[in-house]
Amino acid sequence: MSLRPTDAASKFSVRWQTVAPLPDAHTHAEITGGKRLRTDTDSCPCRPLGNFRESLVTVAENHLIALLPRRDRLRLLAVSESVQLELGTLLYAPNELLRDVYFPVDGFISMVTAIDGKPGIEVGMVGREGMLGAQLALGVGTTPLRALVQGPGLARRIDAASFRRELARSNALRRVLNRYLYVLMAQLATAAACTRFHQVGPRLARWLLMSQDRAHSKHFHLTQEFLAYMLGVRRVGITSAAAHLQRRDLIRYRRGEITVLDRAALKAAACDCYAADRKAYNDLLG
Amino acid sequence: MSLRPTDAASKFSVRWQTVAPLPDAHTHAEITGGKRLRTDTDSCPCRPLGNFRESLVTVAENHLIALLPRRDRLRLLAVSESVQLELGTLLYAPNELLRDVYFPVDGFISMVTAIDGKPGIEVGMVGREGMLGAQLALGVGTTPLRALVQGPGLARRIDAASFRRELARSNALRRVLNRYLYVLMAQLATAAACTRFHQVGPRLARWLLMSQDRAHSKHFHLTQEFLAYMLGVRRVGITSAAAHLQRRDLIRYRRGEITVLDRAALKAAACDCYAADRKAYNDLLG
DNA sequence: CCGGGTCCGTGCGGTACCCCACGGAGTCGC
DNA sequence: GCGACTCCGTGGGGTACCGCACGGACCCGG
Repeated sequence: MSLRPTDAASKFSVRWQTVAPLPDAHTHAEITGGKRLRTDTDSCPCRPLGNFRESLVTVAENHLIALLPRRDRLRLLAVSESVQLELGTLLYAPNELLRDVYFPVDGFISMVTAIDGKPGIEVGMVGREGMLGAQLALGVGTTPLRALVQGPGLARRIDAASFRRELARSNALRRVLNRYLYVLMAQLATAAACTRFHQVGPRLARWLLMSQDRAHSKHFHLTQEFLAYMLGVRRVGITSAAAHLQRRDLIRYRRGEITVLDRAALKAAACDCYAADRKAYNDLLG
Repeated sequence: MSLRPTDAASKFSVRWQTVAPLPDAHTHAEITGGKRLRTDTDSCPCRPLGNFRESLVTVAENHLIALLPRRDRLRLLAVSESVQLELGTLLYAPNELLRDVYFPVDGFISMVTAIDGKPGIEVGMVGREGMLGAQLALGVGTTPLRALVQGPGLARRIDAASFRRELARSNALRRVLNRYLYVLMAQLATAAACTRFHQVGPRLARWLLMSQDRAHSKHFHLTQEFLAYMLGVRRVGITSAAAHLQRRDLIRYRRGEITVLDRAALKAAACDCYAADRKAYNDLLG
C-alpha cells in the first residue's frame, strides 16, 4: 500500500554474523593493538582510562563502559571479547532474538527500520558513544530494528546471557543504560521529524557529521548508494546533494571515499537535528 | 534551514495544566461514575478487575495498571487521583521536568516532536493501553516530546515523586513499564519510516484507527486542522484524503465530528504500520 | 589491452506534496 | 436575522522529490 520505494533497495551484500573474535582479547593492549588513535575530531571525547594493565598508552574505549566504576567495568570487560566489525555485516535482523550485544570502539553501526518489507531507513547510529542491544536492560531480548555495520572497526562483544548477569549485578550499568535508552528514544523521535520535514541536503550533511564523529577520522568509506539507502532517498538525490557540498568545498569524495574538508561549514549546512542529538546525549551521558 | 512548514502551525489554543482532579477519587465507582462503557470496538481489551470495592460493575481501567498484581495495583491506585483530561491541554512541554504521570482510562494523548521550533509531528499516542511519563522508569525526569490531550476523558494521575516511590517498591511495575518502553521505541521507529514513505491517505486511515481504539467509540471529535498538524501535512491534504475516505463510505465527518463507518475497510486502507504497532504491543503486553 | 564490475553524473517525465488565497457552509450570540 | 467565527472545499502555480534509463569514468584481473 502506497510505499514509495527507492532504487537503493536491498542491494547490499549483507553477510551474516561473520564477525570473528580476535584471538584472546581481554586487555586494552591487545584490543587497541599498535594502532594509533586519531584525535582530529572534536567529538566523542574518549578519555584515558587510567591504570588498567596498560597505563602508559592513552587507550580508546567505549564511552558507556568508561562511565562505569572501575569494579563493574572490569567485570564487564572480563566477559567481553574484541571483534572486528566488517563493513556491511548484518548484526541484528528485526524481531529475532539477539545473541550478543556490542560496544563499538572504532567501528560503528546503523540501526534501520524496514517497513512493508522493502528498503528501510536509518533511525539511529551507534558508535563508541553507545551500544547495540541496550534493549536487554528493558528485559526484552529482541529488537525491532535491523543493525548493519556501517563503519569497520573494533568492538567489544558480550553474549546476551553474560550481559544479563552483569545487568543484574551492576546498578551503575543499569543506570547508564537506562539513560542511554532515553537518549535513543529522543533520537528516534528526532529522526521521525527530520526525515519528514528536512530535505536531502541538510540531512546528508547531518549524516556525514554523525559518521565522522563515530569514524574518528575526516576520511571514511561510503558509496552514494549506501547513503541513499540510509536516508531513504534515490541515489541520484545523493548525487546532487553531495555534488553541491563538494562544489562548496565542504567535502570531497571519489568513488566512495569521502573526506570532510570543512567541518564547521558542514555543521552550518546540516539541519538542527544534528545539534539536537548531540545535546540530548551530552545532557545525560556527557 | 530548509524546513518545510505546514499551514497547520501552532494554532491550537493550548491550555496549561488545566486538568482538575475530580473530588476524592480513589475508587472505581467514583472514577467510572455512572458512565456506561461502550464495547463497540475490538481493541484494547479491558477486563474486569475483580473485587476492588465495586465488584458488580465491569470497570474500565488502564491496561498497564490492570497487568499489575493486586497488591501493587492497590498501592498504585492509592496514590493516584482521577482527573478529567480536557481536549487540547498541554500536559508535557519538551525538555521540562515532568511533575505527574498519567494513566489514561477514557481519554488519550498525543506525543509530538517539535523541530526547529515550529509545527511538529505526532510520533506516538497514549490511551488506556499505555501511560504518559514512562521515562521515569529510566530514571529520567524529563521528556523530549510534547504531550497534548487529543481525546477528552478520564485518566489517573500520579505525581512524579510518588510514582518514583512505587517504582522502587514494585518489581512488577518496573517490568511492565520496561516492556512498555520497548514498545514505545518500536513505535517511534515505525513512525519514522511511516511518515517518510507512506502517503497521506493511508496514514490518515491509520491515524483514525488508532484514535478510535483509544476513544473506545466509533465517534470522536477532530478537526481537519488538528489532523493535519498530527500528520505533519497541510490541512487541504487532509481535506482531500478524508473526502476520499468519505466517498468510499469508510468514514463520515462533519465539522470535526468523525464517525467510523467501516472499520474493516479502514484497516485495509491504512498502511501496515497500524498492524505492526498493534502486534508490537500485543506481543509484549497483550 | 580489454572486458566486467563498481560507482557516479545527467536527463526526462510524472506526481505528491508544497504555499497562498478565496469562497461557502454551518454554528453561535446578541 | 445579522455579524463573527469555525470549519471545510477548490483552484492555480511551484517544487522537491519520484522512477526509469543511459552513458561515462574509474578500477581490477587476466
